Formats: sequence, C-alpha cells, structure tokens
Amino acid sequence: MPDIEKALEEIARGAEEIIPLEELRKKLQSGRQLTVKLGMDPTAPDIHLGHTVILNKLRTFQKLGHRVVLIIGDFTASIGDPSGKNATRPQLSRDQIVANAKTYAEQVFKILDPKLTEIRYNSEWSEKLGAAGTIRLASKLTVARMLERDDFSKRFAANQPIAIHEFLYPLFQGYDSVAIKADIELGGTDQKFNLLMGRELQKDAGMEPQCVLMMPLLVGLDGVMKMSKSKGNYIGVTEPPKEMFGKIMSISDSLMWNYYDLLSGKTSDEIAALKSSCLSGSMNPRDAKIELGREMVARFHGEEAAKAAVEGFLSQFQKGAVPEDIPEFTLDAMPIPNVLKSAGLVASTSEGMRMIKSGAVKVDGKAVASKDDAAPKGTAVWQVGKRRFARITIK
RNA sequence: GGAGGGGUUCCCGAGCGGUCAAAGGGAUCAGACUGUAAAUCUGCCGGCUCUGCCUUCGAAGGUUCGAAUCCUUCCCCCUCCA
Repeated sequence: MPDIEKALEEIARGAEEIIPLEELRKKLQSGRQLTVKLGMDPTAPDIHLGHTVILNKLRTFQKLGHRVVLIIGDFTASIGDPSGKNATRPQLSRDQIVANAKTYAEQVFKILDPKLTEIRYNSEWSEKLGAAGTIRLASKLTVARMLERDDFSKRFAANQPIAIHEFLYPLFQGYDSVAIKADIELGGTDQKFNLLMGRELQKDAGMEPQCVLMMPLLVGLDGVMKMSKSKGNYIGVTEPPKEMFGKIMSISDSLMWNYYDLLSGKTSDEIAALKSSCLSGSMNPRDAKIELGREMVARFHGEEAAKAAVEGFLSQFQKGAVPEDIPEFTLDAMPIPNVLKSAGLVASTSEGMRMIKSGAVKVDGKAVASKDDAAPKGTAVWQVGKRRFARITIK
C-alpha cells in the first residue's frame, strides 16, 4: 500500500517520536477517519510559533482526511495552580476561559481546516466524575509511577514543591482521550508521560489505545530555552509583520535550520537544497533567513504584508533608512533623558542617561554627546540603538 | 505534632551590624565587529529635579548613632521524624 507509506512518511517528518509506529500504520491502513487529539491550556490565549509546530502536524492529518479534536482544558484550568512556584497563575473564571478559548480558536484556524476540526471542553466529562470518580481515576496509578515523570522526579530530587493536585493533571488529560476515543494524540516531547497516560487509561477502559506522536519543542529566540511566553523569547502569531520578520532575522543560523524543519511548509528536499547552497557559499545564509521570515509573515499576514516586511527590513538595515511608521510626539523643552522617556524610547531617565553615555542616542543621525546637551528645537528623528525610533517635535 | 534548614535586586546566588544599591554568574540592553546571525571584546545593568537624594534584601513592628545583617510576631517553602 504505497500511499499509506507516503502518508506515514509525511506524518513522521520532523516528529521526535511515534509510539508505537506499527499501531499507527495499522490505524491508517484501516481506512477509517481517525480522531486526532490535541489538548490545550486555556490560560495562554496568545499562541506563538512554538505552538504552531504541532498545529502544522495536525494540518497534515487533516490533509489526509482525518478529524482533529481540540480539547480546551477548562476543567483543569479552573482548579488553578496554588503551588508557590506558580503563585502568579490565578484561577481562571469561566468567562476568561471561554474568552481565551475563543481567541485561541481564531488563531488556530490560520492553520487548521475548520471543517475537520471540533472543539471540546474537558469539563464536559471531567466534571461528571465527581470526587468518587476522581478517586477511582487516581487509583489507576501509583505514586512511584507518577514520580517517574521527568519533571516530577527532577523537582522531587531538587526539593522543589509538588502539590498533590499536580499528580491529577496527567490523569485527567489521559481521561480526555478515553472520553473522545482518540486514535492519536499529539504533543511536545515534554508531554510524553501525559500522552502515554491516555494509552493506559484507554486500555483500562477496554478501548484500542491511542498512538502518540511527539514533536520537538521549538527553541526560543535565545537559541537555548524552549519558546515560551513567560521567557519572552517567543514570536506570537498575531505580532505585526515587521516584528515577526525582525525576530526571525535575529535568530542564529543554526537555529534557522531548526526553524525550517519545524515551521516551514517547504518539502524536505527544498530545505536540503537551501542548506547545501549556503554551505557551498553560493547563497548567503542571511538570504535563506529572509526567505524563512517571508514565509512566516505570509502565513499569518498574507503575501502583501510579507513583501512589505522584507522591503522595510532591507531599507532600514541594509541602507540605514529610517523606518516609515514610527511614533510621533510633540513635547515641551526638557532635558534629553526626559525626552527619551516621554517618547517611550527608554524606560527611565536613568536608562536614558546610560544610553547617551554609551553613544546609543542619535538625533537625525547625529550622536548625542552629553546628557546635559539641550534638546534641539523643532522636528527630528530620534533614535536609541538600532531599532527604537520616534519622530519628536520639541516646542 | 516534633526537630532542623531557608525566603536577597529579572533569574541563580554571595553577604550575616557601618566601607551595601548589595560580590560572582546568567539574561536583557547598548557600543565595536557583522549578515539587526553566531562567536568575541567593552560598557551598563532600582528610581529621580543625578558629583547629591529617594526606595529596595518575604511582611509588619522593635533595638541601635547606624540593620539585608540583631530581637519579636506573622506569611510562605524545603528536609527529617511521627
């Protein structure tokens, strides 16, 4: 059956691990429409490129005609996380969860096909469990097994707190798979334990266990830590074209190839061709990066925006031109550090003074020599560093 | 319930009565070099009306000329015993 093999190859591309591959092949061979599950946490409404790695893979399944079920973890989210480490994560109200889920859905459909996507809330079945059902669920697993999970064992070994309810999360996530009779569940490699939990619980419920497909975690802009909103090293899918493009351009070359593998819609062959041109020197890696940035912006903002982003970038950084859409301010005469702060170019006057001292502040291209210089009257383009600009009129 | 250890600036982590806006590392930011890449070097790294002043060391009080450092109460975390 050659097209099954082709489908499998398509599915496996970029995937870190498929457990078990043979079962997945059988499921595909059965010819029926498979139910592909993805759980999401409704606490973070803004999705970033890291999330899209898995969404891309879901899309692959949809292209093959399968059905995606997105599960909004409203039940688990409403329990909240009272552990000290996450004190900043408050319990979410029903309204917030619904609003977050809605925002999430809007963003997700830039990639997924709505006709083959179903959105479910896990409170639908989890709430019905009640205390008795929860205890029954909890009896399926031992503490020792639970502590096998990598992050638990690490935290436990490092004397970090683990709250009891955290043990319940994997169980509820696994129970979701039972509830929707998932055939395949996708997740990041960090989700391995939770994903496998679904298999166990499904077997226990007398169902055919789901297959598990894990995608590598996308590394953030820093090139080290995984992309996450809390680390600030992310590219949000709703970010303006210019920002998105700029962030792509700032990543390192090695990271760029990683991004190509996980984010690009290009085929493996096309990516390999780009790579070898860069290696042989016939192509500047920078241009490969421009192409990646263009593709990403085009995906989320359209071709026109992508073209504009590329041109804006080239003129600003290669020709040193001032970007077009910079904020404008009209201010009274005041010391230069205060001008910078008022225009939002720096966070504080203290920072402004430091920036001046390090030679980062320019007015119409001319460096400001001292914080005591008078702010020049009239309209000028003010600049801090390479990327912060404002057109300021001093009265 | 008992015993012990601990909460320091964005993060890790020193300091344990004055010389502390607080060592060192990391992150961020800026300068140089570049391809706004990496690597490297340099500087900065609480705020302000900036050679000075103000606010920070879990919270609130107190002792002292002076407290991140000592005392009291409270909150939180960890370990061991039960």
